[in-house]
Amino acid sequence: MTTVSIPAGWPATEEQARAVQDELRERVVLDEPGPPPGTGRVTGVDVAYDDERDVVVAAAVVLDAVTHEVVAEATAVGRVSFPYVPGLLAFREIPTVMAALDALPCPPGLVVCDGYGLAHPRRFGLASHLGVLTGLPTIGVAKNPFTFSYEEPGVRRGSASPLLAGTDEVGRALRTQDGIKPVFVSVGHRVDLGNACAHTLALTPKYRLPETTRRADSLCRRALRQATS
DNA sequence: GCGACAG
DNA sequence: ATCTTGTCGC
Repeated sequence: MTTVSIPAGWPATEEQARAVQDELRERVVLDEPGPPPGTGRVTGVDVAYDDERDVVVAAAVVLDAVTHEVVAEATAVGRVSFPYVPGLLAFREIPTVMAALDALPCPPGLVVCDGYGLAHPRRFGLASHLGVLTGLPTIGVAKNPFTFSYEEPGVRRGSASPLLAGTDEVGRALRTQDGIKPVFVSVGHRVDLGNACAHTLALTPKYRLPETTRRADSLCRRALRQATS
């Protein structure tokens, strides 16, 4: 497992972090469809924390988009680089997540993040930020609607409804299993919303959350226990 | 001013 | 995110 330190010039205050978001937001690419769903490779990234020891562990797991078999995986350990502030999550997770992605032996393909992309107070969530810094196509799949509103989608898997910031559709509430709480999909970088939802459905044949997220989540928890004990 | 608020 | 075992249900 590789170790990372907090990057030089990393924001130290909320004001600095918001300024970085406002600047990097200009570089997000929203007019590409992205890789075709159900083909190539998809990578899940996630992090686990030990706030007592100020440690964060990130995992990146590459899956075959068709079989969902694990093609490669990597982990990285770092220091917590920012407190948790709603809207500034990326500053807490990105350095370690990027180190895990760098440690992969193969290209990640589409990256699926735990959280938001466009669905963000300044339209620049974790998935957008990671996409801009890596150049990779990214999407965000979150478990909660954050501050946004939506109407309950149909009860069947595949049903969706707009995730709204006022009248702007910033993402979609997507039902990935019959009768189960939807997930909240938004675009990150170089993928359109229709494809982001199609990828999410392709990754949820059995469970509410994408296989990518599930695999990355269990790996980073395992790695945290190992790094901590 | 107060409360809500991805992980 | 994290604290946390068994248990109810398909």
